[in-house]
Amino acid sequence: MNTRDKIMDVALHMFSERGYEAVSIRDICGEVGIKESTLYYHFKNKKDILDSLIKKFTSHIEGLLAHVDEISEMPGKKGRKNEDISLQVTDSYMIDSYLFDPFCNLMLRLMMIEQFHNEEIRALYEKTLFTDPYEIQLNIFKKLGAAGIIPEKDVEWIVKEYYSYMTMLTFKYLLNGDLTEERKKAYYDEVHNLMTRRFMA
Amino acid sequence: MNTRDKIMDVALHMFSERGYEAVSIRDICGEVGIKESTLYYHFKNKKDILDSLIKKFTSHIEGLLAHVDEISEMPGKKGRKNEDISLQVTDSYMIDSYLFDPFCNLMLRLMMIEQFHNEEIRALYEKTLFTDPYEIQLNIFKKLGAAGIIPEKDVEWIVKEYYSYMTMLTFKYLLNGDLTEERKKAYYDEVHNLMTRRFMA
Amino acid sequence: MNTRDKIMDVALHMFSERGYEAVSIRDICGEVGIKESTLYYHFKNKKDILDSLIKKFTSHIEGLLAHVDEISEMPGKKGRKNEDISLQVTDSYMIDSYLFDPFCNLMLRLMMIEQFHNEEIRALYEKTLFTDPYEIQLNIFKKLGAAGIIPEKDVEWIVKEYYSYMTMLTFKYLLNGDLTEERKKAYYDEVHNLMTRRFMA
Amino acid sequence: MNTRDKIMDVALHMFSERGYEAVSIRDICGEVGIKESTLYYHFKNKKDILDSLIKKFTSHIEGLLAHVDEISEMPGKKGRKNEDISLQVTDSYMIDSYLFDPFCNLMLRLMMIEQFHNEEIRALYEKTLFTDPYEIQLNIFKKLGAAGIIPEKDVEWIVKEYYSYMTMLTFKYLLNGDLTEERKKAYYDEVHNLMTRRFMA
DNA sequence: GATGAATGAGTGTTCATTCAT
DNA sequence: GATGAATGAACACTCATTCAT
Repeated sequence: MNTRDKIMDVALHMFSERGYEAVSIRDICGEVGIKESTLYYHFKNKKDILDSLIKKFTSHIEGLLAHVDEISEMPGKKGRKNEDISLQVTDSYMIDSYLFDPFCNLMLRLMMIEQFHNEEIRALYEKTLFTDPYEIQLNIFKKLGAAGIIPEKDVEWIVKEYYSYMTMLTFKYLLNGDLTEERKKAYYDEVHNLMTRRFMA
Repeated sequence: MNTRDKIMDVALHMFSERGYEAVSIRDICGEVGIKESTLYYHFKNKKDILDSLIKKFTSHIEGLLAHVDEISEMPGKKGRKNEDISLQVTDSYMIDSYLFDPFCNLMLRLMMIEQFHNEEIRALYEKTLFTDPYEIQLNIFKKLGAAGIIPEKDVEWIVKEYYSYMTMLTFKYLLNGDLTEERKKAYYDEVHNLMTRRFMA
Repeated sequence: MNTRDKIMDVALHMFSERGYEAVSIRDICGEVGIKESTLYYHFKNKKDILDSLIKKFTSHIEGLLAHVDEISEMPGKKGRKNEDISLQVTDSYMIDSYLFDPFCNLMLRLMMIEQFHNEEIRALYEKTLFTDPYEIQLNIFKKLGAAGIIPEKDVEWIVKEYYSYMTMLTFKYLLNGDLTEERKKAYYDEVHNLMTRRFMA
Repeated sequence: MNTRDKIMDVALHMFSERGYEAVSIRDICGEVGIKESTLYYHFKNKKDILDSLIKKFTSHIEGLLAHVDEISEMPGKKGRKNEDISLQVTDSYMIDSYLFDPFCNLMLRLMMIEQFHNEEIRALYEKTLFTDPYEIQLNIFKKLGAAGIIPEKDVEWIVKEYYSYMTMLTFKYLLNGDLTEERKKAYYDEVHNLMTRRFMA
């Protein structure tokens, strides 16, 4: 990893734990192993580090959203089970590449901290944690409804229920304390639990 | 309001917006209208302000929990409708005196920010936002189950569903940006929506 | 002298020698014998020191101008010699209380340095070194003309000659290198020289 | 213009406006359009830029002085008017090639700023603004005296008067704020004014 | 000729805190 | 109860300079 990337990595870890303002340039440089003046060769100022992180995150998210669109547009193979699609998408999108992804998870924490006094971050926070996930899940369940796998009239509430549960779990297990393997497992178990009850029953 | 209370009030507003570390003694004193040296007559140091806020909050919460216990122990009057109890409790506990209460709401925001690097606060955060609410709701629905108002076997999932929904709404509307009247109304409407579907159908 | 005045005094000496930007807060504090943080109790920032110096200077100058007005309005006593008035005024105003005054002399040097990139200072510089002195001397010589001591038609050029000479001497002896006793004497001798030739011949 | 000359040009403009210390290598390189490290290919260090400027200036001045000597040694043609010589010399030396010359004018400003804390520069400043001009003019007027064009006994005071006037005008119009066309014209008009009165009357 | 990457020392300024009054 | 004056440590950031490429 080059110096610039190392700085961003260390900064994100620190920002997401203590907040942007509470982390000093000295803290970051000490951990990276460079002098403070060197950091200013790579970044215009402290804010520039944060901005670069946000830019990287939005690019990352755009990539994920594009990928999700792609998957969900694929014609379902015959005989596919209903939970198949949703699980697949949820797995790949929500969990592996997003909530469990170290970079994304830390960015969500950072946004959780900074959203209260930074409207730009707040908008991104609302989009990535509330708006986008709901949209994605609504799309999936609408298709399941159209395919006759679930009753069309139930779609609205099934989505709400599913979405609420996933959101609650995210805050409870993935955006609370360190992202330990225990918490990841607890999260995963509860998701599995929900799936089983909903679609296996 | 006396000076000490004014300091705590101003400090809470600032801490909950920008985080404990990012707020300076100068900031607080400037807003309160006293000199920095004066603050040290009322508080031992900066940390002491935060500690006092947490102490005040835990006392407040203890009072609420005691009150909730009291209400739920009350023998339900004959002829009462099922949703009556839950709505009443939810209203008084979750909403008016807790989530909508300015002091509590700001404390939750502060805890949301500080939990990532302060284990004591994290524990309190988990307790007040996840553990306690679940316990309370579980108690209520268990009683409804025992009373035959809802099927006992459904209690577990009804609680989970209800609790998830309330938790999601809390993060989406009450712990996101400023606590405006619009957001309070949006929250209330969605709660009402859920109630209607669940218990009126 | 209190701390604030000491800071201003030291700052002026340094600013007038090396220029505002080239003098550091550390330099000033080292000389005054205080910590840098203490300086910020007395001044908002570095610029505030400069502004305070300028304010003090303009007040000082206003006082001098008022005093000069007062003197020159006084009805000349009978039998007074022509050079009497001008010498007296020149002495008291231009020399003792202004050009030779340590504070004013250092301020002129500071203004000489800063005028090239600070329009506010440039205007003050032009006023105090060129405009005001000319006005004052014009007034004096007009009175001498009106009193028939010098030919009225010569007033314009006598003023110009006198004023040019004084201005040149100021830059040559008083705003060049250290203000040593030698340079003060050289200045004084040349002024005396001019007076003698002009009015004694 | 090659890079080295560009650096010197930019540096002079900046030094003469804000002073040597207040201008950074970054400032200069930014304006020239090179990286800071590149500057060190052309100059040993920051001081070296200043030294090179001073060297260039002293060479320039030596050339001018030699030229002035040459002109004034030329036997005056019969029938020449007295003001002819002085005007010609003043024009070519003092004005076009010196005071109005962009390089020289900026150097004078730089010297005006730096003289207070740099004895080498102070000596050069005194020489070029006070000593040399006086010598030159004294030579000219001496010749006019010897030629019987002006009374020999008046030479001393005519020189003093003329020299004072020119010096005052230089500081008032040419070393005060930007060297605009307005100020150049004002300077020129006043010089013409003096000439007319002195030698045309 | 020019640059990318680095650095130690220094810049102005803010920090939480103390203490005599 | 409150303040004026002070402080050492830390803050984000800029300085002139070096050196391998």
